[in-house]
Amino acid sequence: MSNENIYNPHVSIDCVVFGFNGEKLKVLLIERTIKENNGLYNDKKLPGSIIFADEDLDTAASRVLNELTGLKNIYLSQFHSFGNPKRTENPRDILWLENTTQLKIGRIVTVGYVALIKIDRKIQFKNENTTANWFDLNEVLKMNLAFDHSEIIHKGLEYIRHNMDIEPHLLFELLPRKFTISQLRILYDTVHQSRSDVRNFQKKVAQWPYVVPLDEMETGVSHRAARLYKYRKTK
Amino acid sequence: MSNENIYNPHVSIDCVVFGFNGEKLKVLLIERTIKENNGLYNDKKLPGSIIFADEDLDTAASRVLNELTGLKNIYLSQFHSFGNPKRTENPRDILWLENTTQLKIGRIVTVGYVALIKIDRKIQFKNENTTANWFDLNEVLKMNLAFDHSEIIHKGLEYIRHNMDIEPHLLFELLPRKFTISQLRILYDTVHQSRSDVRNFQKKVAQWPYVVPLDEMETGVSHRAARLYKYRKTK
DNA sequence: GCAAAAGTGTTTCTACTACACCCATGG
DNA sequence: CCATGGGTGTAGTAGAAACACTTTTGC
Repeated sequence: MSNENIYNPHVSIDCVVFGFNGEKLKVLLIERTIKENNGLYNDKKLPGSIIFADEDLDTAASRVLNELTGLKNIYLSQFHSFGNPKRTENPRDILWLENTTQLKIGRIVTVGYVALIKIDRKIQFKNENTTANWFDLNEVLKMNLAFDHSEIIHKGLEYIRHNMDIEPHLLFELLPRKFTISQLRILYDTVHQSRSDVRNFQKKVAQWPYVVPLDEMETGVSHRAARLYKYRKTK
Repeated sequence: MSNENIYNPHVSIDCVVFGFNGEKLKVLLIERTIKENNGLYNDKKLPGSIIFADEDLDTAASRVLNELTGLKNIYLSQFHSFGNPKRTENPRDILWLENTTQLKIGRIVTVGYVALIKIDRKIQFKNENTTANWFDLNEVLKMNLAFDHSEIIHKGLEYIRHNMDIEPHLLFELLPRKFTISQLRILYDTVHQSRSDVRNFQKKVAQWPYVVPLDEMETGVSHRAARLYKYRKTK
């Protein structure tokens, strides 16, 4: 028996959604407005949700992303859980939770997921009263976010850096379907906090069998056009 | 206000405790006996506990290990959370939980931790009605354990393999305080599923500044005695 | 003296680094 | 014709892999 509409108010998931605009890493955040005695308070939070009573964690994370963006088949990976009892202790956060869920909320343990999205996929907000936007990762790391979401983003970033190091395939989740080597290199260097040599990087990529050249060039640039490449899965 | 004796029956932690006997990886499991209509049923489970209402996840994991072994300062690392609603669906598991906790249990999300213990540390079982034993990892992987504990061990193993790959310091959590290069190599190869060349391994270790030779040799072996080494932390 | 594991060097191969110039295109 | 980024090769270095024999000890 499935109780799809009954929430479990003890466990939530939060998604750190990364994008790449060709230059910098971006994070998707939700605008939050709280009515307080003396007016409105605005800040930002990660996309997330408490889980349904009968819902798996991975499913909850997919659901949140689908509700937010309309997209399916997004790369998603669980990376860490956060259970400090103080994480839901800020009165502003408690108020917001109880208003949003209409439930009496105690302590919540949250499970962190990282998602990777091609930023050029057109995102359709299904939910009218949610505003989400991409922010520069570097800006976000300085912001004061809801709950412990700053900490979650830090850990998520660490996780994804580490993982892309050993699994280069993940880079292509962030690049457009057709990309130039230079875009790939800038992303690679952003993630690895490195500055690769252009020639050495070309050589490296040349031996990645899953990066295949197309018979197509970049257009609309005021300099020599770069060749486009695509990613092809190899098992 | 701290409610140290109130359980939160929605979230638990489970510890995959690894040891190394000089030859094989071992896992610490708890014997479990369940009274059923037609007699007693015996199986094994991971050390774990539901968390206290006001307790951090890491703290709960330390508590469980301390209650079980009497040891403090054990290497502990969170690796994955398991929330499939079906994981607490087996009537045998539900019965055991409700008998053990005296609480009405619904669904439980569990947070998996890996712990590394020097197997020669003498373990003091504080709790009289708990029996814990070391089992060969390979045997354990074939056993039918309580809940989803087999899956948890698989993931924990994967995690620790991966982590020791990039952080060789962790190897020394499993070795005795004084060890031979050959013990180190066997552990290394067990973890990495490799077969290192003896000479190349000696060279590799020689450039690890944190492995320092002692003026002491192995005793009681019926062949040439090997030099003993110790691990020294480097920041 | 034999069984069993300890300990020791050299060569090869591979992967990564450093480094500078000509090319194509748009304006 | 100039500004902008695209694209290419070679030489050096450092780390990993392959490979066999002598040493020490207990029995």
